Amino acid sequence: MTVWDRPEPPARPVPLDRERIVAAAVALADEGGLEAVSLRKVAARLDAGPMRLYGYIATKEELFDLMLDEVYGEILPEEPARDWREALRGHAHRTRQASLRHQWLADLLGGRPTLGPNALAVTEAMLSALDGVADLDTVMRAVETVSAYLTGAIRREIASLRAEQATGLSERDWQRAHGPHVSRMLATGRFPALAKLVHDGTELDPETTFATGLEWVLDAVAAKLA
Amino acid sequence: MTVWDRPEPPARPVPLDRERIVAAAVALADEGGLEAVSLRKVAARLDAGPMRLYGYIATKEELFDLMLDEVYGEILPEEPARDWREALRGHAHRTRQASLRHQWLADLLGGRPTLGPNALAVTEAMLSALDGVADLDTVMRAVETVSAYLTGAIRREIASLRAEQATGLSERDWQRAHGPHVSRMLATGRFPALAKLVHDGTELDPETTFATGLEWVLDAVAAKLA
DNA sequence: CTCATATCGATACACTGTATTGGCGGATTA
DNA sequence: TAATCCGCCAATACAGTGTATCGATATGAG
Repeated sequence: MTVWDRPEPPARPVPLDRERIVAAAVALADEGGLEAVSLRKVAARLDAGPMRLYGYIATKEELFDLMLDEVYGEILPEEPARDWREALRGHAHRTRQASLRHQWLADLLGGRPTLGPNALAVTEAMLSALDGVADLDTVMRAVETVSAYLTGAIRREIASLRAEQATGLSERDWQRAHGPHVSRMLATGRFPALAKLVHDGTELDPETTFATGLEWVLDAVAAKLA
Repeated sequence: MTVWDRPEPPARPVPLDRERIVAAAVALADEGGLEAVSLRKVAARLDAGPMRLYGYIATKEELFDLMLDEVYGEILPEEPARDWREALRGHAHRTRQASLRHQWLADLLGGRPTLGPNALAVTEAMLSALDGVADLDTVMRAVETVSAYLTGAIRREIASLRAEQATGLSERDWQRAHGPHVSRMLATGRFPALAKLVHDGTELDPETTFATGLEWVLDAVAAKLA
């Protein structure tokens, strides 16, 4: 046995904490999606055994909660908004941007009540921007309605973005698998309105689609706040 | 060896087809959520080995797609709507009802582009109700905006419903685990608007919350279609 | 009746989240 | 200082997952 194949010493790893664990998990998810996050892989990134993590985390779901709240930190407004509308609009666009950076966010958004400190701070920012504009119930409805639109729109956008990426990697697989299926369906004549839309509809840019829908919803909110 | 412990003959199972497989999977998911759906358990319900399913299904994800489209069958309108507004409203409420019956639907809705026959038919119904009301782009935006609200609102409602159910089973676990955490957060004074809402806000009935937000969005759509 | 073929399902594999337990280090006490 | 004990950490273990592989079996042809 020479020095070369002598095993390295256990490499006494840096002491762990939640932040480092969450950061590793986020990095993993950014690279390979949520399903690439396994406790074993997270631990491996930190030169630790899998069970080590259970000193800081009770369950994998809790790790997901922490990841989500971590990203809510990126969504916090840097400065207070001028008015309620800009607050809601800003929140929406920041959330969308974060979801484009961390596509796995679409899988988590709205999936469970989020009570982390950053999520609370984000909600607080919206609520305070609406404070006094209307009664409490209306304010709450406004926030919830906008959030619902947000969540849904982002989810759909990420979903089709993924479909594109997947088919980009193996385009003709998709063409052969689903393309003809859908085309055949449309050709049956059972879906005339849909066929017309696919045939004549213009491809819409996702960002303006999102923004347009958002403004519609904001208009609706404005009408109710008045 | 007596007749009693003689193993039963292989029980030659009924021949499989996609419908039976999907039905078994849906039943499983209704009982225990999406995570209770494993190919082994689905196969067991049909007196088959796990690999038997691969003759009818390429992958587990495909099974989920089929389950989703199966439920879209419950969402199809029974008769054509009188006008576009009723079409969209009806679609929304039917989707919500289906999600209450099959809570796992919340995990799938909007998660991937849905191209099954029932989903296409549902979309067709909405589009045809809007046909001629405005130009194609606007119609598409209307459908997408309402769908986005739908998806998000249902997701949130099911999420909090699950939280309630989970805490119902072990109430003081939740009280001890998260209750004080949130209370402490609010007590820090860093979230005044949030605290006021929690303190003074009235508990809103989910159904009317959903309906109210929906009407807001429909109002917005109406304003743009005009 | 024999043989070829093709289909089906049992076995196998790599991987998951987590419970259990054995061993090791450091702190505490005689 | 020496010995003991306690607490923590991680290796092993387990039950389960989705799916690839491949051998047996059943079917059809000659």
